[in-house]
Amino acid sequence: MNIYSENKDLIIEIPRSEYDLSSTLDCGQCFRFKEPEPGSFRGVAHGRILDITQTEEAIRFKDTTADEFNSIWCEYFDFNGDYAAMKSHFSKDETLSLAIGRAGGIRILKQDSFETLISFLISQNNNIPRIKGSIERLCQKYGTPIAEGFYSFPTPEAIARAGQEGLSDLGLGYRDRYLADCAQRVTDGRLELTELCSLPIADARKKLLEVTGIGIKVAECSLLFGFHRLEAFPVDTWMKKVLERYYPNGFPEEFTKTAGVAQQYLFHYIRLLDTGK
DNA sequence: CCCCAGGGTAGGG
DNA sequence: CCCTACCATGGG
Repeated sequence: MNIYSENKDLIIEIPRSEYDLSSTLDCGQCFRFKEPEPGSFRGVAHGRILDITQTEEAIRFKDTTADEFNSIWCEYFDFNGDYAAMKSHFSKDETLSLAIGRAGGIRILKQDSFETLISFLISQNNNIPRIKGSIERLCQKYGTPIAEGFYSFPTPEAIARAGQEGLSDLGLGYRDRYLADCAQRVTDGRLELTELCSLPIADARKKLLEVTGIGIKVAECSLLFGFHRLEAFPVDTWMKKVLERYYPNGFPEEFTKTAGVAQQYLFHYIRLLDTGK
C-alpha cells in the first residue's frame, strides 16, 4: 500500500476491490458521511471534516498531512487490517464467498466509542434515513461548530447536561431518555469506555447491557464499530433472514474470532439481494 | 388504515 | 426460558 503526498492531499494507492469507500461508508455502520457525487465523500469524524475521493486505484484524503493520516485516519479506516487473510478464510463457506464477491470491499471502521454508542441507541427500531437525521440535529444542537454547516459530535458532558428535556425536539421518540442516561453514566464514571476495548468480550458485553436502552443488538454494534471488537456479531432483522436462509444450523464456529467482519459482508449482501441490485 | 425500521423493556406465563 | 404489548416517529 503505497502512500504519498500530492500538493496538500494524501494519496493511498489501493484498488477499489480491496477497499470500497462507498459501501464502507454506506453500510449502516456510520451515519455522518454523504456522497454528494459518485466517488466523493464528505463527513465529520473525530471533530474534523473529511473530504475523500476514490478512483479505481487510489483514495485521496484532501488537505491531509501524513502525520494526521498516521495518527488518526489510518486506524479509523482500518487500513492495516488483514482483510485478505480474513476473506480467504471465509471463502471456504459458499454463502460468504458469494457475499464477498458483492461486498468484499467493505472494512470495519474504528469510530469514536461514545459516538457509536449514542448512534446505535438511536438506531433501535428505527430506519437509517431517520437515524441520520436525528444524529445531524443532535450535532447541530449540542456539538461544536467546525465550519459552515459542520458540527462535531457532542461530548458526553454536553448530552448529559442537555438531559432528556434538552433532547426532546430531535425526533428521537422514546429514545431521548436512553441517550441522557447513557451520557450521564459515561460522565460520572459508571460506564468506563476505554476498558471495553481490552476487556474479555463477555465482560464488555455485560457492562454495556447494564445501560438502559442497550440490549444485545446495540451492544454488539457498538463493540464492533466503536471498539473494534471483531468477534462481535450483530443480528438485526436483515441478519435474521441470512441466518434462517443460509445457516439454519447456526453460524459456523470457525469464524467466531472475526464473525463481525463476516456479518458485515452478509448484511450488505442480503440488502443488495432484497432491494433488487 | 396498515406495515416497517440495524430493538429494548416490562410483564406475564 | 419463552412470548407479547408497548414504546415515538416518519416513510411507504
